[in-house]
Amino acid sequence: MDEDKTTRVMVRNITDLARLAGVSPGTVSRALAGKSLVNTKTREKIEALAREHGFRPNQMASGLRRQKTGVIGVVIPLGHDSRQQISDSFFMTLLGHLADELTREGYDLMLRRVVPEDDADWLDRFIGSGMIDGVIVIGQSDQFDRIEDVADGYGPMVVWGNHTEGQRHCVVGTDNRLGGRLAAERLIAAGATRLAFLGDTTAMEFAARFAGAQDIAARMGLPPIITLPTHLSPDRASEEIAQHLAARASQIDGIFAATDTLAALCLTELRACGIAVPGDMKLAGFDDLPIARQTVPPLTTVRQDIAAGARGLVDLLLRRLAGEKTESLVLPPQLVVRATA
Amino acid sequence: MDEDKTTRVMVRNITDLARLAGVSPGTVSRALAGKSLVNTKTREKIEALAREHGFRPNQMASGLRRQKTGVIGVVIPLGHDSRQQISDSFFMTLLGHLADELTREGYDLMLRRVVPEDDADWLDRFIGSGMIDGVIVIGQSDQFDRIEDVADGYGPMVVWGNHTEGQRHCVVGTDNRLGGRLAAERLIAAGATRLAFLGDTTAMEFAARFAGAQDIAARMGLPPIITLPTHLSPDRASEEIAQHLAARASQIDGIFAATDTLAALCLTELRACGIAVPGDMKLAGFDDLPIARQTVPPLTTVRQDIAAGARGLVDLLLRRLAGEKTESLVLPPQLVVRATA
DNA sequence: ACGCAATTTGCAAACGATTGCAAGATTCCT
DNA sequence: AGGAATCTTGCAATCGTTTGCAAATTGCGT
Repeated sequence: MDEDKTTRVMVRNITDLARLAGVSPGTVSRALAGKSLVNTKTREKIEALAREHGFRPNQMASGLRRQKTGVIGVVIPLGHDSRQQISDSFFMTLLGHLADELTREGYDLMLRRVVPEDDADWLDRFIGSGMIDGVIVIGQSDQFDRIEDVADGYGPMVVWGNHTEGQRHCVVGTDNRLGGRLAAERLIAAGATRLAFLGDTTAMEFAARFAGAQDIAARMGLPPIITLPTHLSPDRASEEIAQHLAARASQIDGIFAATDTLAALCLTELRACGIAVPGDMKLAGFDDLPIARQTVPPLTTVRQDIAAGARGLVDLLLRRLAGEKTESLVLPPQLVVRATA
Repeated sequence: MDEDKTTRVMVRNITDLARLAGVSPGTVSRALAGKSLVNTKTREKIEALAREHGFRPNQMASGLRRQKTGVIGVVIPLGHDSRQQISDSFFMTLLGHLADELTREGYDLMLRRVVPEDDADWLDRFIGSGMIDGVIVIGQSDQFDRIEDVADGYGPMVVWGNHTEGQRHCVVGTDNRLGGRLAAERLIAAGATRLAFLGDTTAMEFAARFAGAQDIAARMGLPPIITLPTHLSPDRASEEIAQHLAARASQIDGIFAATDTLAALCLTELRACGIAVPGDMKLAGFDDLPIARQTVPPLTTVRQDIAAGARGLVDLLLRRLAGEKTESLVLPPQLVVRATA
């Protein structure tokens, strides 16, 4: 009955709880925040009451007063190639790791997908919303310039993407160019001499991978690598790959795919065309997603360390939140030789 | 110069802007909110100033005052099998679609992964934070009871998962039991008579799929389906599958995998054992993820309509936010016959 | 020119938590 | 016991926006 009476009272805010505990709101606030200024006994009493009534301080109010929200924004700009990009395995895995890392550091994660062409100031909007303490941008897409602009006036931002000499925003990413070199070297070592790059080279990361491969082709005195542009969504890509193969398969004996996902699709199409891998055609991918182990034959690829990437992003962001000025972080790719090259 | 002078002023809040515009904060608020109560000319002037200074009202403050945040929480409870579940293709694809749908409805998405066993009141914490207007729970994991408890006192919650007769929380999900029936029927039609279920049946969805398959086996007078429990993370699963096959392969001629991901791994292991699919062993998966088309041979599976699921989740949640009491939504699965059964 | 209705605006009190400052209560030392 | 030093607490302002109410302005008809 006594419990009944107390439980019946609705505790909506710190003031209600203060009344119950017979103290002032300020004391409750301090107690719940675990500050040392409050007497152990009162603190315990307050904590007990809070638990009993399932009360938790309102984060919005707290955020407003403290001018920090405990939330990090994660934004994925979708290029022209909007669709599917977010369900792309790579980004999703990265997102998963980010969620882990941020949680571990006590932050929440607010996810936003944006289509920059429909919404020019997507980045300022997010930052200016007052809802987030900092922002992680996943993928530069074709928004390099806008990101640069914002970086000048806003500190707590870190971007996953490609590092370009002299850029002003803090970026974390794999050394794509080096990765491209590794892939090309492997294809050539496996016997290929006429290479093609499968993927859309207008995306910065992909362009760098292509450039790396081209470095090697040139150094080896091989003919320039031809490009076979595709979209990223599986349905369109399959079709486009089939067309590319129909038109070009006879002119090449090695394919460097921008992504494992593309490589896997390509493998399927090659099989459909009756082209043997690695016999008639060498193939290399990029990312080392789980699927790379499961294709038949398993895929030779270039690994990106996604977990390290996520850790880097969060670590740099926290340092920037603390006011530090941080350099970009470029991670080394690693060649993983399996059976396709 | 005149522009210089104005641009130099930092506009941090609605009051600053009001001063610039020569009106009161209230008017600025109304103007920016697009209310009809404010004169068209003043509104335009205010909007112009806001644009010029890149000012946006603080969402925290607005949320506090209006008692709604415009944010929907999406929480993924990770079972004992913590790892990897979030990068599971299925959940990630669902998450992508959710992000789309919520954005379209003008909501932001706050993502939280939780490990219920480390943190008993994960759900109340999220709800009580004051940061979200409603919550979508992705997967019941082993938290059915806790979710039921919460559902009694909190309206705006919708859960992705399995529907159980008489449950009190609003759920959206595929009819797993029916899906299980479809898969078993197909395996049997393809010639299998001694079936196994690959996956952890303590997860509710999986248990229902298993039960469905068992329905059919019983009806057909076949021996009971044996279960081959596994974890979900690819590394552990591979190993476990290999062990299962070593021990049991000779006793069975058909496998119903709880997930396409597991089916694909299983296919790889079968190949390693030299067991022909579908010759010596029929195989069916569940989900119809992109990978199902890319395995060799391509996978027979049961499709879940993920996009429809996401739409359902958001639609029901919005209705509940509006105060409606909604029923659960059970989506029909669809058999997709490819080459493994 | 006057009165009444319809528009626009301003005022000030919320929303719920935090925190500098000062007052009140304890402790401790002599 | 007296007084200084240390702990605890309460007070009240503050974060930035929204909104009910009332005041001020405008428009309109006569």
